[in-house]
Amino acid sequence: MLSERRLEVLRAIVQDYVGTEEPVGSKALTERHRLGVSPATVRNDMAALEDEGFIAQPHTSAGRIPTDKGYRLFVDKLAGVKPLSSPERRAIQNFLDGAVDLDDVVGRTVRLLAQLTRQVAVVQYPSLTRSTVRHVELLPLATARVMLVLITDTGRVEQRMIDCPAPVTEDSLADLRARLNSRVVGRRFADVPQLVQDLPESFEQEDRGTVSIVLSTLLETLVEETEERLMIGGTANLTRFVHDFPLTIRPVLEALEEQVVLLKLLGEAKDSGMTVRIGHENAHEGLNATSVVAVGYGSGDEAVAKLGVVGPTRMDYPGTMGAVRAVARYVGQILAES
Amino acid sequence: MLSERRLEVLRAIVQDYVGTEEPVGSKALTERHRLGVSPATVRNDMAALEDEGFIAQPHTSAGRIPTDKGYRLFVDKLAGVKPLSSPERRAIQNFLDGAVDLDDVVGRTVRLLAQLTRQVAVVQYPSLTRSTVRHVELLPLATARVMLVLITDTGRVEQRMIDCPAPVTEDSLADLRARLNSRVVGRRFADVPQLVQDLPESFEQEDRGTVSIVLSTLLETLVEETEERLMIGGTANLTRFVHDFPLTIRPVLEALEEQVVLLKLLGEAKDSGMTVRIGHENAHEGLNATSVVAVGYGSGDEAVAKLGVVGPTRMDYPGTMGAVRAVARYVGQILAES
DNA sequence: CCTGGCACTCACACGGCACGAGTGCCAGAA
DNA sequence: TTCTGGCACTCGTGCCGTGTGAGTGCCAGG
Repeated sequence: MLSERRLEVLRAIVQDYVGTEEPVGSKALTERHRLGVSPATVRNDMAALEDEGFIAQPHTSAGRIPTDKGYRLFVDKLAGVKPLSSPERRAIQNFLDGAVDLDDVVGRTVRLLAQLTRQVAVVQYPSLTRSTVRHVELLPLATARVMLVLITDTGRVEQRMIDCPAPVTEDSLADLRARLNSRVVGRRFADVPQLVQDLPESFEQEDRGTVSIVLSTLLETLVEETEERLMIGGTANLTRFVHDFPLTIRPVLEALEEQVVLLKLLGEAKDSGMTVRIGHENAHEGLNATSVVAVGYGSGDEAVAKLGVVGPTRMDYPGTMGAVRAVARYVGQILAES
Repeated sequence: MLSERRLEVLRAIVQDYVGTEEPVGSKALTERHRLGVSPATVRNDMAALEDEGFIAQPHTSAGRIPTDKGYRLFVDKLAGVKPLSSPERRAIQNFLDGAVDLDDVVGRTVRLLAQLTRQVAVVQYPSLTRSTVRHVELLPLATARVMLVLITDTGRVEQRMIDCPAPVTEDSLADLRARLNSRVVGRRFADVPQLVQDLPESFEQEDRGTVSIVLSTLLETLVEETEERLMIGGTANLTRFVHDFPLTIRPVLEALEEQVVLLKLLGEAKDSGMTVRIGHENAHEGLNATSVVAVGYGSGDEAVAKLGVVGPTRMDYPGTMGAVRAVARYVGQILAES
């Protein structure tokens, strides 16, 4: 087990390295922190920390830098979550309050998070797996062409074109619309298939073709919409580290463009509480030099989606975690209000 | 006026520089191109081209690189548009044919363009300024709450919540919907305000409040939707030039995140035909080291939006222009079909 | 268990140097 | 008039040797 002082040394190393971006040596440590011991003692502690794998030297005769394992210990045991200042909190609230619709909320959130953390922000759209149907609309566009519009309780709207096998009358469409809505409005997506299963049978023979194609399109849309979307921002912040890892930046940009990768990344985060994945803890290779701080958010107590930031492993964890948590909270409030 | 051969020399310089990414000297030129003259002669030509400002030396005793002015001449007079190979054309068609809705079309287009040109792709959503109303739907959500859904002929759907001053019945709403649609369906956005101006008067006193708030929301939506949206992709391709201008990459990323900047950028492009803006021809400072190749696209002969790529001034103009033109054409076809 | 001292390592910055690609100019040939 | 070969010159780049300093590990003594 590591002694109290050694943990203190590790904390000091992490803090200094995050600040200066340079390997930190024993002398500098004793000067910048009141450790109460001499550089020689610190050296011994550092040697021990290195044996345990918490810190490493880039090369002999250089200072130490924390390893992924070191950051892990720092995050778990040594660092708290740094709360935002109240001007910052006010700024968040003001900025988010101006949003007019869901797209705008997500867009503003992503910009806000990128600006606060000076890193790349990722915000998942509120998930539809747990959401419910608010309304289904059927619009006749031509004699045998119908548009299906699905409106969810999270304010999202999706539309699909449908080519019907036979001409449909305005009346029969209104009939279908009414019956369909009476069954599915207020229900969860997952329950819809069951609820509409026997619907075609109650229609005249001639309309059944249309009814079933409408239903299958609806179910398809529900499934597709369960697949999540997300928005990212602040990629320009990556250039802050271009001198560090000019070559590492490419796989990160590539990973960020792959929605699938990002969704998996957020999906790996715990459903409740904040998740920090450091360096190689990330499954995706391109992100082995980055850390991901993610947290769920939602209008109620249930998380409907996740948001977070992606940055270099050498990041200000307490500050980043504070910003992520605060933003998640405010977004939840905004969603609850609308 | 520049002689034929000097133009040929400029063309050779541009081609070699684009290929090798290194300043090109007189000797290398005569070796790689059949100019039929000696290096000394080429040197004289180069001196003349430099006097005219078409090429420059990064420093004494180095080869020449084209200036913005040189690229401009190259694009205007020396370079054609390189048509794509037929496998490439097939690949484009196959890839775009799989799209399910407008978002998907734009998303696929952006990925396609980024991949073909290996640069950053920008695609504007089909504009609504010239588009027409396909349908307006009004859905009662609660006694005094209505959702307005606007469907355009480009397949776009927008929705707005409306809180009515008084409870509305299903019947009066259906009435409003019918009368509204009979006036605006098939009409251009710009004409809508006039067409609905006198609509409130024809309703009962008690419904007028609702009617006018619905109308004003509709008009508001039309205006908002006239403001364009866009999608970008392929930012990872920027890292291909990181050794060239590691510092220049940041303002580019920043500019790319500013939708406003990009929209202005595309807006500056001519409405018909392809536009190439080279280096300092771009108004935005951050893009002074990049060129923009943009072209309008649309379902008919009229351009409804623009798309293009952003890359370093040293780019393969004929190839890029070919790809941009081809993609625009196919997207136009896809839009016309749906 | 802590501390001061000491020898050792090694990245990095600096200066000198040779190399070579590339240029401009000029006199003579076509 | 235009092209060509020759020649001197420039200057960025890579290489090498050297000195410096930050940082380390180890050890003997408090």
